[in-house]
Amino acid sequence: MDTATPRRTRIQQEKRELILEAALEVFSTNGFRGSTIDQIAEAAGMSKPNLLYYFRRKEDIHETLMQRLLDTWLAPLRELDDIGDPLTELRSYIRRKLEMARDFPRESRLFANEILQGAPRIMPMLEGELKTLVDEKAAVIKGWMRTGKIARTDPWHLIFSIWATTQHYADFDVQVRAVLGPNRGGDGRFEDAARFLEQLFIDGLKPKG
Amino acid sequence: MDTATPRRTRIQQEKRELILEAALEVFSTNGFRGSTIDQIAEAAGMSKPNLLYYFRRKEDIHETLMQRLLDTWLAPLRELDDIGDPLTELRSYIRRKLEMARDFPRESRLFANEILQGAPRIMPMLEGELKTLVDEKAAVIKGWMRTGKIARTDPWHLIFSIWATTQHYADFDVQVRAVLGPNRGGDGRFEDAARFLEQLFIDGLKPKG
DNA sequence: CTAACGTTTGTCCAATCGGTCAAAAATTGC
DNA sequence: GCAATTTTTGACCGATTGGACAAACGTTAG
Repeated sequence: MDTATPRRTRIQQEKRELILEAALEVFSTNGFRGSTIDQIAEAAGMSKPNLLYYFRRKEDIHETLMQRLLDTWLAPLRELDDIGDPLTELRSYIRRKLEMARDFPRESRLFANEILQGAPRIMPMLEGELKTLVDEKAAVIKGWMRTGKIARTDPWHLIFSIWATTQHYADFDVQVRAVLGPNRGGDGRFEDAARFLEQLFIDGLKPKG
Repeated sequence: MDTATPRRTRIQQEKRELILEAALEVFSTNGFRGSTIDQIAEAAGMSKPNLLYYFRRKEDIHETLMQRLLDTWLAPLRELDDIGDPLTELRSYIRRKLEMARDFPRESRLFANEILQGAPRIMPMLEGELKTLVDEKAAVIKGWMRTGKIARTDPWHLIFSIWATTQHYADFDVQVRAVLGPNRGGDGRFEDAARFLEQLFIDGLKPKG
């Protein structure tokens, strides 16, 4: 197998990074079909043919971006571990996911765009790698419930709701800011969200009586 | 003002409905820029010039669709009322929103697409009508908290989290189904979600000690 | 200096896009 | 039945798109 990418010169490394950064910006705000190679080239400060010298096709850029995204995107869930205290573990997971929504909103939107369109390019990964990971972590959570450490619920839907609530602050950012208005929609909105989500999930998941 | 639309013949009424239905299908799965007039025309079973006889520009279709969407989309929140029992009111709201995600997933995706792209066409409505409505309902919820009927939290973020969790089952449907697998990802997934969300929000919002 | 290699760009192309237009076809009013 | 009106369509247009290509430019090793 030659899945190892033979990247040659240092210039190529740098230029490819530059293109990927520009493409992330453009793709995440316009979607795949809504973005043009010219836009990406301009954002990267180079001509279109020059860009196509580093990535032969528009799809190649998107594919590279998506592969790279998925690794970092699932990292927080991978870290969810059986070792620590359940409520602490869940709290850290929620906080990490919310930090990602705050620090990497473009990645979140890129992912959301792909899923919205029916996930044509990453469907196998959803049914494979992602499902396996979620099933595994759902089992961990189920274990916590069995020992009475947290209240009983559906672990899968619990994970969905954590995804939904945290990513909402990246994907629906304009709506959140518009509704909160100039005062509460400022930089503090993520801390407010963190406080709220902690109360919702952690208090809500404490074992009953 | 002539905001009243002077629709003439019955044929025009029907054909416009046909086009809007087709456009909803196409727009919601491909986004605005990702959709072509030809696609919509074919889905509506007519030729492109014929479609353009009823809607002069592609944007007109999208605009009409969006206006119509916003009315029905906010209806559940408008129904949230000060009269009934707070927890019952919230439970109904969550259930209605989840039913909309189940019964009108295309509308949800159309809206999500618009917001993801930065809400270029409905920004005024977000800052105006929507913000006003949410502020109003947040005040209602705050009243419930003041009288100790439900636990104290941030009403705005509570509303966001209800939106996020319910719409997730429409917007991220492919991911939900992929992760749940063939067994649990079937028709029953909305009932499972309803049970989970009720527990999360209602139990979590019961007044403490 | 020069040959070899990596990089950049101007030019071009075929396909697709949103939209026009005039003329044909269907419908309607009388 | 006939004229007026509405509806439908084939042909077409300019703009934009993703991408190809060869020539030019830059860099480096000998």
